[in-house]
Amino acid sequence: MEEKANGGPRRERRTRAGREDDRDIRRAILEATRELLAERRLDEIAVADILAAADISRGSFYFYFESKHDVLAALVRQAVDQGHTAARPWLRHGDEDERYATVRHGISEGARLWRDQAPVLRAIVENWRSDPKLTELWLQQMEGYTAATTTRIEQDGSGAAVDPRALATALTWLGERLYYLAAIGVPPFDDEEALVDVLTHIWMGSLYQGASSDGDEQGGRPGADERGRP
Amino acid sequence: MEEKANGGPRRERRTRAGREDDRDIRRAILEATRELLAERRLDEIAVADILAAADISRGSFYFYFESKHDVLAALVRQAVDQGHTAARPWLRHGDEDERYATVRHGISEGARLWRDQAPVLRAIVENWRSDPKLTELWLQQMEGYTAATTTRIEQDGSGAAVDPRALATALTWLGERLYYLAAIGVPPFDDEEALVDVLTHIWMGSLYQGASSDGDEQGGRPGADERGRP
DNA sequence: GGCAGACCATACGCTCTGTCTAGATAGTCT
DNA sequence: AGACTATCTAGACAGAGCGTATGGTCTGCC
Repeated sequence: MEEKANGGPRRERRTRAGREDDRDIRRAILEATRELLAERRLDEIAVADILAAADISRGSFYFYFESKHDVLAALVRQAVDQGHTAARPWLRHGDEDERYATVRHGISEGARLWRDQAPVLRAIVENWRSDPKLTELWLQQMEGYTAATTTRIEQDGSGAAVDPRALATALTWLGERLYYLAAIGVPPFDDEEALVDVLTHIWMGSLYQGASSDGDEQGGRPGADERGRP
Repeated sequence: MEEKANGGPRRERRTRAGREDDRDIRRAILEATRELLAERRLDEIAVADILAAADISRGSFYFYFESKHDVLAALVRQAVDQGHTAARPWLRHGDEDERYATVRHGISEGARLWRDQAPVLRAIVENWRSDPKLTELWLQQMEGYTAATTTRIEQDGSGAAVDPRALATALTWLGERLYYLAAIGVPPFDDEEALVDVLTHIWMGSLYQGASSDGDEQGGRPGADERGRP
């Protein structure tokens, strides 16, 4: 409906003037999908809905994207790029307080990214298993965080009792899950501070022996190789 | 299968004799679906596939179940019942070694349940968000574990630095995620021992400050044999 | 014999997907 | 100007899948 049925084809809707806005339609699709994702789940959105929201034709849609999932993939790439993923300085050498602050900061950054990009991230978490490309995309994304965390764990020799890589993978996916639960409003993580508190606590507890807040933990334990792990 | 196209209606396929096997068809549906889930994802299974596998008609299917998701709900209930969920003695008072052993045991039990019921649990994890009833079912299931864990945390006053309930929720969902990753073969959790090691480490580290990593690798621990990694 | 219940086969209407055709429009080339 | 090309539109289409409905058939029981 809308200004659509005014008789003639609504031509000037999009100025086909310059070359630079050549991807106009592509962007309209992405934007419309993003907006729809803020209201419904991906499986509740039909391609026809996107068509209507972006005010384009079916042909155009399939010219730019292979499928609904393909659109989601593009949105996810946008989202994580924008959140300049590398913004994970993570752990750093330093005294106990500094490590705590650094870990907590990284976790808060994650929360911020999820707050800003909730609809898209929610969608990828719910759908990455239903499409090979999405599966690869999301696993790769998680792998990025895992690799960064692994490096850090190995560098300051924390959490030496278990395989650093396994620990890093676990912490990464823990984040994925809790941020997601927060995004869909499952208590107690609907409160962002509670979320950050717990995540930080678990990170600190599994990386260094001391828990989060009480300051009784000793510094550095650089040994870290008690089992002669490869 | 296959004895289907022998011409006449295959009557005696199921003895309609007694009253007790009245639910024969219902069970055939559940069993067929379970088998199909061992091979494909739920979204790749059409109702027609279940019909063929169970060798029943469309009408019968919808007599016993409302939908594919309804079947999954029944399967999930079966699965967790069978795994006598309550089998989570979890943490118990005791010295460091005993606590470690108890936690590890509970986690191993979880791994066993997931090993036995992998197809069904994989399916519910992948689909609980796409249906209100499944959402409630799974959240309730997680709530069960969370409640048990919360009680235990409060009882022995561990992990006092954060809200016990939030911590318990986080640990529960961490398990859900890691068991799931194991079930779909994501490394390093395709190795069950690595999975149990890390989960135990994180539980210990966040419940008690002395985590499982403090240098004293005394006997209580099975050593984890340091299998390297792929 | 006749009734009721369980089940079967099949068809139906609907929604959604992805492809395809034909036509309109705008900028470009000669 | 007129032809050309790329882009986009509208809409038809086939195919899959879902959930419902209809009519027939078998079995056991009164």
